[in-house]
Amino acid sequence: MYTVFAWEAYASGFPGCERMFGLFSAAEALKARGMRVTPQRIAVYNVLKATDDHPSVETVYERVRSDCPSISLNTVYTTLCKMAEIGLIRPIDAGDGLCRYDGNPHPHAHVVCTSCRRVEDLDVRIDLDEKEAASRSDYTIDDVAVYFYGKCADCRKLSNRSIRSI
Amino acid sequence: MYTVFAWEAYASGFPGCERMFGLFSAAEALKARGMRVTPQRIAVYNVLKATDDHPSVETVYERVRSDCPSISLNTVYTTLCKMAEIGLIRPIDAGDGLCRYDGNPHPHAHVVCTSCRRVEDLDVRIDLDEKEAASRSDYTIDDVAVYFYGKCADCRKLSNRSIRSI
DNA sequence: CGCTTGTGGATAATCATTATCAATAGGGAG
DNA sequence: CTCCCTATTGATAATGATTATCCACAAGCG
Repeated sequence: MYTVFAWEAYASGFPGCERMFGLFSAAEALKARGMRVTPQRIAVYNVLKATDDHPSVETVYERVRSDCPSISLNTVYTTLCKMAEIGLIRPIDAGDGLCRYDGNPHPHAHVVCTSCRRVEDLDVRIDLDEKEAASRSDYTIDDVAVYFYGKCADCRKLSNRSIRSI
Repeated sequence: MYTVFAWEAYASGFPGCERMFGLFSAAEALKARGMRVTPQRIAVYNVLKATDDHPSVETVYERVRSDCPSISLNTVYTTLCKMAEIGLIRPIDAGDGLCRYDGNPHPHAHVVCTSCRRVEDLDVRIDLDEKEAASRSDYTIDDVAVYFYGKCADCRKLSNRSIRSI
């Protein structure tokens, strides 16, 4: 049973619990999978860990270049892809055709603004029974994603303003 | 409150209830939005309605050419995009970089095979409180999507076979 | 029937992502 | 500590899904 609720608050209230949730350090997780620990990978990982927005590959690339100016976009792509494969980070789809990532790999809901495509974590209780899902579908369930779609406060203000200005 | 459960079974057991669920005929929905009703649009819509898989744009294109041989891929793209905009159909992301669509626009869960990327409807109860989501996020919530990820029975068989054959 | 305007289709352009491949560097063996 | 093997990096090119352009056409109105 996945309970998608208050995870970030819970984790931040219990420093040191990362291991409980499978959040090993990046270096540790890479080594455990036989992958090399390189400065590029650490830098990419740090970019994701340092923010709670959900940057696209291109955005990660721009940010990581301050730490690692010679890194290539290709390396950012492959690094993010591999880290997502081993569960260190989580791929996010905001419906804008870009590949985004979340530094928090634990299942949790997201809310996507359908105007500006910003993505935020959503602290809402949702009970998802993966056993029921598996029994009804003949799939083995490994993961779940929940997306809410709507308008953020900023975009609501903008649309109100444009209506008024007519 | 969205309750994502047994919707297809419910709807199929009550023929004629489409209007209850906002499922007007394609022609009706297009007209209501001031969009023209063309043979191409009807043909594209019928392709989606005739299947319970979740075809990509390219797949819709291949199938619709039996009804409408001269249709262009561009028209399929724009038609699907506009129909999704007005809520006639639902865009689906299977994580393979393709744009897929579901002829059933009502919120319901999906399960995605991470090997072959097939997508199936999932008949599982999930209670999602969009009011709670809105109150916690300062977003107005219009829609929700739930994806389970795992392996389908066919891909499990294939991976077992390949392990045995080593 | 004729007019207006949204739409379709052919083509080209865009752009995110992936492939290629030689040079480089991680990290275990000795 | 050094060497060596091999995964990784980065420059470049290629791929391929999606989007833009633009003219001809036809839907829908009177």
